[in-house]
Amino acid sequence: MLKDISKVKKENISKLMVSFSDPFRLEIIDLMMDGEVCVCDIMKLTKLSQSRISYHIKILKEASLISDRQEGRWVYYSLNKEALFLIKEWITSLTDYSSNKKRCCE
Amino acid sequence: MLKDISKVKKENISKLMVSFSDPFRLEIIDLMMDGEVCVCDIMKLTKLSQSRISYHIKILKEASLISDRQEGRWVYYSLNKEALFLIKEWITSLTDYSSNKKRCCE
DNA sequence: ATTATACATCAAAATATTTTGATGTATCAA
DNA sequence: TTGATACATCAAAATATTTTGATGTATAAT
Repeated sequence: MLKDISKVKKENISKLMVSFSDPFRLEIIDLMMDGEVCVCDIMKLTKLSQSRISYHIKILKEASLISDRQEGRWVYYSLNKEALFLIKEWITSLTDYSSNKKRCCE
Repeated sequence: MLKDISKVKKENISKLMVSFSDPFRLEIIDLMMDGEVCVCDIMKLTKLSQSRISYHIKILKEASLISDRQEGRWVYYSLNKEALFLIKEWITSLTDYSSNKKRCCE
């Protein structure tokens, strides 16, 4: 059975998972592991074009996987630990089932 | 920095995440929370067509998110806990960073 | 004021994923 | 051995996502 948190946040989970599903977004996420980065950092480190990075950043933001903080001309992005925690909880709820074997179509 | 397990299994993580990224696959995964299901179960419970289910099952299998067990004409699918554990470990490694604020482009 | 920088947004094109319906294969029951 | 069931696979069509290059906006430096 789904835990409460998972039930309520099903759509969020889906969005979060989509946001994790692109290899370039995973790269960007990797860059955020040591803290904040700005788009210019990501450009230097990944060789992706600016608009391409902005696009992926947008997906990550809309899934609330990352947060942003503006400082002058720069926008710093960082991982949103709450979202990561939510995913972990959801995954945990998946592993809670009791591996009972069933007869088909019962 | 990425933990060892994550570094080695980066491609796997990506595939796992892709397999999580479709709402119908999430539905199918949900059905597996209480144990094994066969395609006919999934058909009844989701109203998806048979080939459509087979397609999604294939994606899940190729990501090694689920395992299968044949018994006569039926194939039973169930969640692969190891894969789920791997994802959890990876997510955990993401939350291990120390939120240090950086000057841009340093 | 003008120009440069950092980033967002947009529409069109490129590409990838998903769905559909038909067909194939293996198992089982009559 | 014929027919039915359970599922896989395939190619074409439908749909969704991603990339590109151009343009827009805000901030800041000159």
